[in-house]
Parts: sequence; structure tokens; C-alpha cells
Amino acid sequence: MENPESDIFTIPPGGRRSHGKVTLAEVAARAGVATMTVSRLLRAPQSVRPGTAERILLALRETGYAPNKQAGSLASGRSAMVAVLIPSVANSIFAETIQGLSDTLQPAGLELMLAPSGYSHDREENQLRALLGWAPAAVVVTGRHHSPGSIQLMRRAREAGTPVIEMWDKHPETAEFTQIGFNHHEVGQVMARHLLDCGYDDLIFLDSGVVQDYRAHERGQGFLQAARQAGAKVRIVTAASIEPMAAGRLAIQGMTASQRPRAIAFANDHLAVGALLQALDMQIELPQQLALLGFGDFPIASQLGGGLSTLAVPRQQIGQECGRSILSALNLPMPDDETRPAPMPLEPRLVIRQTT
Amino acid sequence: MENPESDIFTIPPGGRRSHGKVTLAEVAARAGVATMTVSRLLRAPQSVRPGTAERILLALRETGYAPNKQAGSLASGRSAMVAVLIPSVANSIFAETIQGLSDTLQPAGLELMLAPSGYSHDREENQLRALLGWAPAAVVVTGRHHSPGSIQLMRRAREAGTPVIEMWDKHPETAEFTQIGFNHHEVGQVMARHLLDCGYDDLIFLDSGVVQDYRAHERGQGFLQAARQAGAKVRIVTAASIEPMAAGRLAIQGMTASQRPRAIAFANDHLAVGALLQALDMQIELPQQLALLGFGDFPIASQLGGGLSTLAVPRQQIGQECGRSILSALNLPMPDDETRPAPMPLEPRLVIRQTT
DNA sequence: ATGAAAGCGCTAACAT
DNA sequence: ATGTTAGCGCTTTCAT
Repeated sequence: MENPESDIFTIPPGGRRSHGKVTLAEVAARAGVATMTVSRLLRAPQSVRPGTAERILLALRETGYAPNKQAGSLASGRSAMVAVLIPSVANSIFAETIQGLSDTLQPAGLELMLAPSGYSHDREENQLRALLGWAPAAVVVTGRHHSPGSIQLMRRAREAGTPVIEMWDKHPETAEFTQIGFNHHEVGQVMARHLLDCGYDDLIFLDSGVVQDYRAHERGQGFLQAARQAGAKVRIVTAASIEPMAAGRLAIQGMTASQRPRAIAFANDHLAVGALLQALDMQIELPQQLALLGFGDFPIASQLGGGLSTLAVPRQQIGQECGRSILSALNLPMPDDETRPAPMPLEPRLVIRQTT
Repeated sequence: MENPESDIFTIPPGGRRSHGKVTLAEVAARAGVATMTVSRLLRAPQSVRPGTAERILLALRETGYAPNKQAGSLASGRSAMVAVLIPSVANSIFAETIQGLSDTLQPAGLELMLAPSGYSHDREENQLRALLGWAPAAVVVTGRHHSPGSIQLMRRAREAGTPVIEMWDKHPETAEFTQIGFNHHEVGQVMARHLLDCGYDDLIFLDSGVVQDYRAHERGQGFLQAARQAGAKVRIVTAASIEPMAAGRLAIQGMTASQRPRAIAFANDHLAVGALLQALDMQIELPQQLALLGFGDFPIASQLGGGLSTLAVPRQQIGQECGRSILSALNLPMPDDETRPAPMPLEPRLVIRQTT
């Protein structure tokens, strides 16, 4: 390739800026039709006469044509990808949501672009700006709290006709975008009320050690409010370690029998599992001496001791609902509408096992 | 907008096919320069005179310009996104790898396109085909076994200059693409040898219930081979349930004391944790009556009982290494090269705790 | 049912 | 250092 001139005949049709891939034009030439006809066959097969279709199909197969989506998107102004912003992929909660989203979107040919924001609003804004440059078909962000810049970007996207969804939260009073999730403040209240109903009146909410996890904090606030309203003794403690199970253990370890509350609710099941294991190690009787209530219903919750009482959260379903919402906003066909006899409630469900 | 003619003056420069977004041309017009100058400023700022730069910067800010990446990619033939194919996002193993990959790629401005293949080769091929349509800057697939179609696609991509990486596996003898991971057969042997070294001579490998998880199967085969070579009694049992912890429990439950092996190795820690909990419930003494060896070193492994013996797998690091490999292949600057004093070994490490 | 022409918004290549 | 020209590969629009 040292002398480009000598390669003039090996350069594929399309000129020197071509990237060597099979294009519509080549397929069309081979089939003896115009590029438009090939394009049509690809997107609306019924508008091409069977005979023509056959020839094109053959050319398609012979060349191994693969459409260039950048070109398609540029020309049509649409792109078949959905931008998803989540705090962390590694967090199993979001991982399952993404799985649900992907499973729903895939059959419609929508690709997923993923950006973890690391729980940082700044990073989220940067990611959002970057992803919006791809003119995504839809945007899914996590939670309802964002930087002013992010909100402006989301507004603009929506005004340009792009569905924008806030997932994993719900606050209809102030909602500006479609929200698919539940109200964390209320869930915190539910957690407190359950413990109160069980007769515990000295409570702790062990909050996540991730400072920017405002959804956990909101559950804590709801918990605090409901407990106070009922006149119970209550306080919020923040997890001491980043590693949640270790943090859960530490929380129990740090309590002498005398200053131990009657019940502890947790920002998530990982914390609760740590606490449960520590309580077991310390031979604290559950729930007689100490009640534990988790959040999430992770697989391990049902396996430990007599089972951890917790809130089952529809992680995957939230993703599926986001997917459905997008497909419907985009007027795309839903996969298997029968899977959804009635709109499923996305609220967490109390799962009472042996620790409350 | 009913009468397009009357809106002729409100249509932004660019004609009726424009999508209403700010374009380079508008910014250029506003700054009184050619579009190329703006484009240059955006990608190689030092090649623009400071005075000019200032004017352009102002126009950029005033218009709130956001580049259209489809157009950029189409023109340049490059796209700043990396296609990643994994069996399942929900699997925490891969979730952490993705996190590592994303963390490494993000600073270089590379976006992630994610597609879960559900452990199916067919689905993988379809996803691969779809993602390749985006002309990704690099492709990362999971494992070294793929459909013939997938392999052909991967070859073509590589020939077109796109780095292709197979992660989570390593088999230098037959490797056709860059592999970042470890050899599962060998790891299975390591697991068997450890148990043999501990003096156990009646072994079981509890394999994953996911039939297409060939990496787990390979560990099983390695295990079998090493154990047989040593003359030990050994067999492979396949997990009965999809839910791994329940499957682990079931495995132990199904064994009466007489037919119980001396040691069990597991395809993953979830299975092992289930077995461990069941053994604890049944008051089986560990490791005296029964030794357990997991795989993965998931967070829960260190928390249960005296701690599960297992293999620590560098999940996140595999992602990071993939990221580095891509950046280097693309001649992009590495973030913080000091983070990597010496190339880290990606091999799983035995973590001996109380169950072997 | 099919085709021709004209872009989509950007960047490579080649001036100047 | 900056501008001009000519596409990238596709789809929209308008003819036929």
C-alpha cells in the first residue's frame, strides 16, 4: 500500500475515503437495482416485488453486507440505541435492572449504551452530554436528582422528541420526566411501621456508607419520620465501612447489649446480612433480642439462618417497565404483550421471614 | 408547522431535513470562520490561533453546540465506542468486569455498548452483527468459544483494524484473538490439587446448572483430570436448580452420610455458599467431615462460618486489562500508568479459609 | 414498484 | 493557521 496510485484498482468502489466495507451501493450494483430498492427491502420488504427481492437477497448474502448504522442514523436522524446512566454496574441491583431493560429492548433491535456515573452528579452530566451526541432513541437515567446541567440536557432531549426516563425513583408531585420506580421515603415509612407493628419501639436505620446514595438516605428519612410519629425511639447510623457486609458486622459488634436497639432496619440486604451473621456469631437471639429488616431481598437473604426479613424489590421488572415505556413511546411493537396481564406494581413488598 | 412554506424562516440553516440541533456550520458562521476551523479547535486546539479560538469558544458556548457523533464517525470511519458482549449483566462476575472496563475506557472518551448474549452462541452472533454496524473502536467478547459466524465477524473486524478481545479465557495454543483472562482447565486442576494436597481423595465437582457455561465445565474437566491422575475417586455432578444457592443446598441435602464425598469443589461461590449453609444446618463438621472449595471469592465467602475456602478471581481487573489493551491498541493515552507497576497476573488465587 | 437527486453533519485531503 | 472541496453510506423526497 506504499504507492496508492498503483492500488487504484483494488480500492473498492467508493473512493479513497472508503473504509473497505460492503456498502448498499455495491449490493445494489450486484443486484442491478438502485440503492433505494435495497434500502427498502431491508426496512419494508413488502414494498419490493418478490422477483426483485430475490435478486437483492442473493446479492446481500453474497456480499455479506452489514449496514452502517452511523450512516443510517445520520440520514434518518434516528438512532436505534438507548442511553442508560446508572450509578454503578457492579451493584447487583442495577445489574438486574439493566438485564431487564436489555431483554425488553433487544427484540426491538434497540442497542444499549451504558455509562456508570459512580454516584457522581458531575460525572453523570458529562456522560449524559457524551451519550446525547449519539442522538439516542431514548435516555434512561437513575433517580430524580441531577445537576442543573443534566436536567437541562434531559429537557432538551425530551423537547427533541427523545423519551427520557428516570428510573428507580418516584415522586409524582415534582416529576418532570417519566418516572419508573417507587418512592423511597414511603418505603422507609413502611419499614418503620412494620417494625413498630411487631412491637419494637427502639429503632435504628443503618444507612449506606455511600454518601451520594440519596435513595438510601430518603428511606432513612422516611423511616425516621414514621418512627418518630409513632413516638418510638429512633436514630440513623451510617455504615462505617465501604464493604457492606463488613459494615453490617461492625454495626452489631459496636453495640453492647445495653445500648442495643430492639430493631435495626438496613439500607440494603448486604448490610443486613453482615449484621445477621454477626448476631448469629454473638449468639444474639433473633428476633427476640434483636430484630433485623433488610432491603432488596437478595438471593442470600432467604438462605441465612431462618431467613432475613426484608423488602423484595422488583429490580429486573423496573428495567422491563422502562423498556416497555420506551417501546411504547417510540411506537414499537411490544414483545409478548401477554406477559403483562396487568401493570405490575413496582413497589417493594415486605417479605417477613425470621428476623422480625 | 402545518404549512412548511410559512415556516421557511424559522427552519434553522441546514434545510428541511435538518433535525433542529446546532451544527458546526452554525457555530462557524457565528464565529466567522470555516467549519473546519471549529472542527480543529474541538480536536486539536493547539492548531488554532488563540484569538480565533476565543471567538469560536464563545460561539460554541452561546449556541450550546453538541457534536453529532454519527456524523463524526461516518466521516472519519472511527467511532468512539467499544462493543462488549457478555453472557449476562446480572451475573456479578461480569458486572464487575464491565465496571473495570468502563472505568478504564471512560477517561479516554470511549463509550460502552453492551449486549448480553444470555449464554447463547446464536444470540451472541446476532448481537455481534448488530454492534459491528456501529463500527466500534474495539470489540470485547466473552470467552473463546463462538459460533462460526461470530468468528468470521470477529476476523473481519480485526482485519478492518478493530482490536478484538476475548476476555475471561486463555488458551494461547489456539488463540486467534487477544485473550485476557485465564485458563479454566488449569484452574480446575489447581482446585483438585489443592484438595488432594489437603489429603482428600474422594472428590466431587459441582458444576453450574447453566448448560452453556463452558468455562465452568472446563474447570470441571480440569478438576476431573487432575484428580484421576492422582488416583483419587472423583466425579462431576451438575447443579439441579437454576438458583445457585438453592442448588448448593440441594446437593448436600441429597447426600447421605455414607455416600458423601470427602470434598466438594464448586463451579462458583454461590453454589458453595448454599452447600456451606446446608452443611452448617446439618451440623456437618467442616472441613473434618466435608471440605468445600468455592470459586470466585464473592464478598459473602469471607463472611460465612469461618470463611469459605475459594479461588479469588480478578473480576474487575480483567475489565481493566481489557481497557488498557484497547487503549494501547488504539494508541490512546493510558490513565495513570503508575497504577500498573507490573502487569498483574490474571490467574485466580487460592484463598484458604476454614472449609478445606 | 422503482429510481434519481439531494442532503444528514461531519472530517480527510489538499490547497493557500 | 485557515479555507475549500469532496465525500463517508445511508435515507428522505420527489419523480416516474
